[in-house]
Amino acid sequence: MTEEEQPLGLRERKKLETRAKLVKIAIRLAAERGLDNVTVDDIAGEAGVSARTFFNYFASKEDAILLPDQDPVGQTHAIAEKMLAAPAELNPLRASAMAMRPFVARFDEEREEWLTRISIIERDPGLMVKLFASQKETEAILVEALVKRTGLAPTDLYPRLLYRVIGGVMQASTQRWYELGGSVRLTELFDAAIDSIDAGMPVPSGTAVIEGKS
Amino acid sequence: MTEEEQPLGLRERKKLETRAKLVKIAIRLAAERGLDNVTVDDIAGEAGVSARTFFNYFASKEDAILLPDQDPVGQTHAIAEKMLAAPAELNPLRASAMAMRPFVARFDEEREEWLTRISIIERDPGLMVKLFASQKETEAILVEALVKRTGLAPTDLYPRLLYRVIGGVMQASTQRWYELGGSVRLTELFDAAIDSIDAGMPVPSGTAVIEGKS
DNA sequence: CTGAAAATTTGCAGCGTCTGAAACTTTCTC
DNA sequence: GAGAAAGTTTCAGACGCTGCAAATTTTCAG
Repeated sequence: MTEEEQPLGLRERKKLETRAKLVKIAIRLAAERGLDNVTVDDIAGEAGVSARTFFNYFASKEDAILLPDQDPVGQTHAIAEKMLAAPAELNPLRASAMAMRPFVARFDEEREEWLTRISIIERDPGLMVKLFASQKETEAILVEALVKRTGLAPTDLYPRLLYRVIGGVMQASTQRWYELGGSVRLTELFDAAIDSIDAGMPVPSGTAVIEGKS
Repeated sequence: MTEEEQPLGLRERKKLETRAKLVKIAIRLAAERGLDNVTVDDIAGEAGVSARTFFNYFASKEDAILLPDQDPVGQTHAIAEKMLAAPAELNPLRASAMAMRPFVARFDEEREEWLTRISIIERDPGLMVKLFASQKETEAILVEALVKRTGLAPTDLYPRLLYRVIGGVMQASTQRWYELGGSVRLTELFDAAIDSIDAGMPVPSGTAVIEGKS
C-alpha cells in the first residue's frame, strides 16, 4: 500500500523502509502480546537494527504504533488550512468536521491496518487519547485556526471546547468503528456523532448507524 | 484543610500523613521546576521515606499530582449514582452536568491547591487528559451509568460520546479557569460550556463569562 | 573510480521509572 | 508483652530513553 515511485536516493529509500519495517513489526508484536509485553529490543532486534536506532526514528515506543507517519505536524497544518478554507456558511463545528474528513477517511482506506492498531490502543487506556489529542502543538495549531475562523479572542473558551469536542467525537466513533470490525464506514459514524453534537446531544432514538440495528 | 477528627488508629493516621506529605512535596517541587525535573527520589527523600514507599502510595510519579485522593473509583461511583438519581426530566447532558457539580465545586473550594496543580499539568501535554479521562475503569463506570439512564444498548455510540464530551468540557473549562487565575468560579465556566454543548456548539457572541469581558 | 564530506547507525555509559521479593520495623490485638 | 498484621526498606533488575563518540554507509565532486 502507498507505493509511489519517487526519485529517492538510496539513503532515503532505506530510511523509509526501516521506518515501515519498525512500524509493521511493532504493530504485529503488540497485537499479539500487548504493547507492554513488547520491548524496544524485541522490535529493533526483529527489524535487524539496534535499539538505539529505533529511537532515532521514534521518540517513544508508543509512537511506533500511534504515529506511523513522518510528519504529524504537517498533517495538522493541513487540517487547519481546510478548516479555514471551508465554505463561509458552515458553522465552526461543520467546518471542523469537513476539515477532518480526509483524515477520517484514511481509517476506512487503510482499514485492516487501523483496526489492528486500535486493537492495541484499546487495551491501553491513555493511548486512544494520545492518538488524537496528544501534542500540545497539535492543540495550538487547531485552536488557533478556530480562533481565526470564529474571530473570537484567543483566550475564549469556545475554540478550545470545540477542539476537545471534536477529539471526543473522533475517539468515540473510532471506538465504535472498531467494535463493528470496520463493517460500517468510520466516516458515517463520525458524521453521525457530529450530528449529535450539532443537535445538542439529545438522546438518540432508532438511529440505525449509531445503535447498530440491522 | 479537610481536618476531620475521626477515630483512626495510629497506623491509618500515619498513612494519611505520609500520603499528604508526598502530595504536598510533589506539588511544590513540580511547580518550582516542572515535573520532569523532579525525581521520585527527590520527593521521597524530602518526605523522609524511601523511593519504594512512594510507589506503595502512588502507581506513578504523575499520580501524586493527579490523584491526591485515596479512592478515585469510589468517587466515580458517586458521580454515577448522582447521574442516575438526577430528576427524570433532565436530559443525559444536564443530568451528567448535575452529577459532576460536587466534583467541579471542589476546584473552587480548594482553589489555590488546584491552581498550582494545574500549573504543573499545563506544562505537560497529556496530563490534563489523564486528570479526567484516564482510567479505563472510570470510563466503564460512567458509560454504564449513562447506558442505564438512557436505556440505550451498551454498545451505542451515544453514551461514550457523551462521556468524552463531558471530559472535554471539564478540560476546556478548567484550562480557562486556570488562565483566569481562578477569579471566576469553575462551576460558572463549566455551566457555560455545558450550555454551549446543549445549544449545539453555536458560535458564542458576547457571553461575558466565556469571553472574559469585564 | 576515488576520496573526502555528510548522514546514519551503533555501542556504551548512565539516569530515571517502576516492580518483585525478602528482610526488617512498627502497630495492632489479645 | 507476644504474636499477628501491616507497612517500610533494601536490593536486584528490567525497561525506556538520552547523549556522545566511534564506526559505517551513502553521496558527490573531481
